[in-house]
Amino acid sequence: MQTTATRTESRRERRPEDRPQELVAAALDLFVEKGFAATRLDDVAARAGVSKGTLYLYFDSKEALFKAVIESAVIPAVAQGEQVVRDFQGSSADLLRQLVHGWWRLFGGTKLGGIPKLMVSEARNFPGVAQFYHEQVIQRGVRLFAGTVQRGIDSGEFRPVDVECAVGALLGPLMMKALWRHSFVACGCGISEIEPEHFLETTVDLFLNGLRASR
Amino acid sequence: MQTTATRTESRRERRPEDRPQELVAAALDLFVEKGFAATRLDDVAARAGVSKGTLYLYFDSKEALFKAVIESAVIPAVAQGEQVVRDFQGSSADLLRQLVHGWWRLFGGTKLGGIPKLMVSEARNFPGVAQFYHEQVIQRGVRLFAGTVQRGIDSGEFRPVDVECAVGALLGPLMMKALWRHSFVACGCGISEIEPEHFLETTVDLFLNGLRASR
Amino acid sequence: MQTTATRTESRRERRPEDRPQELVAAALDLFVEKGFAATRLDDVAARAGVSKGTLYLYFDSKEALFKAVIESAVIPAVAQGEQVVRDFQGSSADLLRQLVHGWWRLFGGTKLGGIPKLMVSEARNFPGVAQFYHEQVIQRGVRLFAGTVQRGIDSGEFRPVDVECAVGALLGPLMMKALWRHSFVACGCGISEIEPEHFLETTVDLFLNGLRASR
Amino acid sequence: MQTTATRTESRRERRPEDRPQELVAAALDLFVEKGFAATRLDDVAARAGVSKGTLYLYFDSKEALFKAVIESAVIPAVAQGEQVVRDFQGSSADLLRQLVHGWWRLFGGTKLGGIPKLMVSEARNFPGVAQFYHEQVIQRGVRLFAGTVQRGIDSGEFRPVDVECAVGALLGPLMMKALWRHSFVACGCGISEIEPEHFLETTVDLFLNGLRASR
DNA sequence: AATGAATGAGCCTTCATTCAT
DNA sequence: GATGAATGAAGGCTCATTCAT
Repeated sequence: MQTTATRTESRRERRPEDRPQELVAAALDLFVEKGFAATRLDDVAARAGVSKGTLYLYFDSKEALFKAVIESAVIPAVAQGEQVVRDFQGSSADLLRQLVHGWWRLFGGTKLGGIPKLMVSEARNFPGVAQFYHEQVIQRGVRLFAGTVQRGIDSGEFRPVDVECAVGALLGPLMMKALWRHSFVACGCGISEIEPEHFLETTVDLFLNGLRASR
Repeated sequence: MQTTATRTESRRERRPEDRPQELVAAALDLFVEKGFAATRLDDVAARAGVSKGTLYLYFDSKEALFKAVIESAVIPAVAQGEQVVRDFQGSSADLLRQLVHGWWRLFGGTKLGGIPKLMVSEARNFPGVAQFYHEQVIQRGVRLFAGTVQRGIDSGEFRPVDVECAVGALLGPLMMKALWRHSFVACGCGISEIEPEHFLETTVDLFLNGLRASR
Repeated sequence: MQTTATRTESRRERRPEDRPQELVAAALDLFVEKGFAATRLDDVAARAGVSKGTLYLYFDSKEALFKAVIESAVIPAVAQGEQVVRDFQGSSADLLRQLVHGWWRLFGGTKLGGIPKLMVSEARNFPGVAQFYHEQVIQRGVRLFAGTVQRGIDSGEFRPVDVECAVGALLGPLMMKALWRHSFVACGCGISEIEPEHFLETTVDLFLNGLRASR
Repeated sequence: MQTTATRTESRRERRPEDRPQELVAAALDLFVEKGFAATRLDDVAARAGVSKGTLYLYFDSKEALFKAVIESAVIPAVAQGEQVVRDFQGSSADLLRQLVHGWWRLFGGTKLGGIPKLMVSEARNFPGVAQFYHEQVIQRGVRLFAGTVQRGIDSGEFRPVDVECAVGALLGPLMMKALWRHSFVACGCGISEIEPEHFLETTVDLFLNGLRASR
């Protein structure tokens, strides 16, 4: 309906072949907004512009839909990050900057940015999905940043620190920024939200400054 | 704490008038574990050792119980932090360290540490409670840290930075640590969790190093 | 509390010996207002100024209270009517008038006037009580009027009619008047209710005129 | 009536789109029998041959079902009465007779005759519905009879009386007859019920005799 | 006698899931 | 493939009833 505007004048009413994606997109919105349990499949179907029964043509159950939401949204993003790292030539500091801003541009700042909130909220209810997400997204993401930090240490660009902790210290603010947008900001609190790019920039600066080989 | 051991040591007799607190404690556990919508009041009652109807002697509705959980758990913690700041004499860096570790000891590391996860998950479903939490906890907490950073800048101990961003960069990792414990860690992922005190120590170090007046 | 004002200066706080009557009075009010099923015993107890538990000192169950309400309120009224008939000396028309107005003064126009509505509403749920009421109130009441009509026919004062039907034709309006007051009038409809005494007077007139030996 | 025998004679196939009417009919039966509060929606659904959830496809709540019961059953009846009056040519007495017997045939003597009992019982619990019923049924019904009586007075057929009171005196017995059938008669009391047509005939006779311009 | 906290069965209502069309 | 009516299990909440004090 309000989707991709490829309607031309032909009466191809709606391409049925990307029904699943439309459903997943609708489900993502609602799961992020209300949580898994409080989201009704009627609403998901309505938002995707289909009937409730249609949903079951593509997904076996509400839980299967949940898995699809998490899995579909997330795999390309990490891969892209890994590509960036592979291709990058330059200082580790610049790579970190690029990763942070890229993350925001491609993930945190888009509607996919709701996924971390969703996973944090539902991890304990869906350990299997959490396992998947942890392995395919979190660990791979952490490895990206950890590798970069380690590279900087090895090259003498950064002073030696506990890499895992350092990555936590950098990713924490990023994640919270995404979580915040989909919780307090979205509900009308935190009106005076800090502008994201500015916040990320300052955070990375602070982080890099903290890492700089002292003296 | 101060009421449990009374009435001889036998605990067969019905514990009397702190029912509300027991119910709130049980509800906190389950809300954090499953989320608001997925928590059954039967389970809350069972965990508190009472029947379902008893719950309604003390709380008008599931939502009222939710509010009580948030409100009751949180007010003393912030006040205590403010007390620490008022009484503190020493460097801003030391005060920040003390705030961070105090936060973990009194809040993040206890079962109260589940509240941030709960609030992030449910903020959009309970804007009123989110409002309350934002004003009474987040803003006051941020003010605590912001005041301390500002103090350090004014005294020349820290270099000038955007204070709000800096506070976000410090609190982000703390919050994520708490969130993580009650999501991925609690569901069996992230087994190799970083030891909290070590993580906090490293994070603060990094942060303070980043703030240090350069040169 | 707001009851009979015999408190003198002695600290006889409330005479407990007429607790049952207070409870029955409170129950009558609420049963008439809301019906049996929709009346809560908490409300009955509260209106009587006692706790809910106290109610069970006097009545075994909600149903027992219902029976007590019906039985207690009704026995004296019929007896009084029978007394009037026994003592009366005069025309049958005058006796009918007197019965009608007496009924209104002692029953229909008082709070007892709610009982017919209550019995009509609940007869099918409480066949035993309905049986009792039918025998002890309705049949005896009908007999009172029927005897009087018959007496008038026998004496030539009235023309011969089907006595049972005639009694129905006279009592119908009376009962409806009572029912109405406790249904539509009580809920704000039927604001322009006809003044009762006037209505009864006109009804009896019409009835007696209808009975008058034609010619 | 006109829809049951369709779809061949097999009734195994699910009857389709007059579900609402079937539900309303079932609800009328049970509301009249037990009262609103004591009627379980499970029973309503079972009597209509559907599951509990189905009920909520057609009615938002138990209260909405109640409103539908009252409103649906009642509108045609009054209209029909008004039609009779408009078309009638003859004496006012005959018109009254016709109205009374028509009322019984089309309303009081059918299952719709339970509605007055239901409304009397529940008026105070549903003031909005009572308002509606009062305006759309009672007032219009009263107007029908009042107009007829007035017509008789104007033409000299009846003696002058307070018209409103007279109407009350005539409708009272009719209403009570209907109420009675659905309360005491239905519960096994009042076994020796007077035959309705005979009772109505006698009542109208008495009434008309009472109205007759004396001498 | 009186209380009121506690209980648990029961009812209204919701919603994931199914299935005939 | 698509629909939407139908289902029934489950959960929030109420309230008659009990019982320790």
